[in-house]
Amino acid sequence: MYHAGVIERKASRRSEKPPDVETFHRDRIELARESMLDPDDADQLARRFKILSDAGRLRIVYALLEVGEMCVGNIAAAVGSSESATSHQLRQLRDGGLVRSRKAGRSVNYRVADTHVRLLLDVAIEHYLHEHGSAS
Amino acid sequence: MYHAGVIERKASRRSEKPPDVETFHRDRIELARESMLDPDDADQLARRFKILSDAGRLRIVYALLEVGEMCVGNIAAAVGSSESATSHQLRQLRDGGLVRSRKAGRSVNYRVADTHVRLLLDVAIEHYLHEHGSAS
DNA sequence: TGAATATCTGAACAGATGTTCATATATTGT
DNA sequence: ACAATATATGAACATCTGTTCAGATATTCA
Repeated sequence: MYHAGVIERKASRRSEKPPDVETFHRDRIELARESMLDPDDADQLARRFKILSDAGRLRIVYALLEVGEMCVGNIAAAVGSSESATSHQLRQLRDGGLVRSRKAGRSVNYRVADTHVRLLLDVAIEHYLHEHGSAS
Repeated sequence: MYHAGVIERKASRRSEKPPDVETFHRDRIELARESMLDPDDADQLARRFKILSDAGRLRIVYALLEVGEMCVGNIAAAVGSSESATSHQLRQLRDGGLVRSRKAGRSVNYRVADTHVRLLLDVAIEHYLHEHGSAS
């Protein structure tokens, strides 16, 4: 299961003790485990990212970032999708806390929830751009 | 299709011209469309977020951020998953440019690709924390 | 109240996703 | 070359996702 990694640390000279290599690997695994994101937090965080993992929803968020506030019909027209599909996606965005809604007459206006959303997208785009030019 | 939004701008008094309201909405939609993320870029960006939208992969990335570099077996042990599943997930992370690999003997060591990844996760966590306490 | 408008909702369907299992490939030591 | 180790791969499977479609709810206007 455990095997040699980057550091080629040799086992101790005394043959009675278990080899240091294994201890070393156990230690790294322990270190990783201690600071590990616990499953619940990992799920919560993953859920946030999942909401942004759809091109249609990203386009909705971008449209809202630009215009500020729009009703469902306009958002649908702007991104070029059906009003029903747009409504479904807006619900996910709202449940995920990425956008907020406000009723105005018979329409419902949506806006981006806070500045963290724009920041998150900016960082993601920057990472994406920097990836284009460096090789593994 | 287009309907009244936040601003309750009334139509012009002259009945021969089309109402301003519709023009207004057409303008917002145009504005949103012009700055719109084009479908290809939206797909690329969505793909990045999709890679981070799984709790298991997030835990892998966190383990690597802490330890720096680990081989597949150790990563699997740290996150508590099978080596096969971990290998599958590492491939996605690598294809997405989030981690890089380096062969060392018969094992393969993985590390986080660049500092943008940590930044992205930090921003996401901050957003997640700030969401806990504000209502819609 | 009735018609028109705007949005929401749920079921159903096709397509994508993550895991498991068996097996393949590659590397090291004997 | 052979056995052991470390990782990668592909098929199969169950589960999740996003869209469409039909219909429900809510609001405005006449």
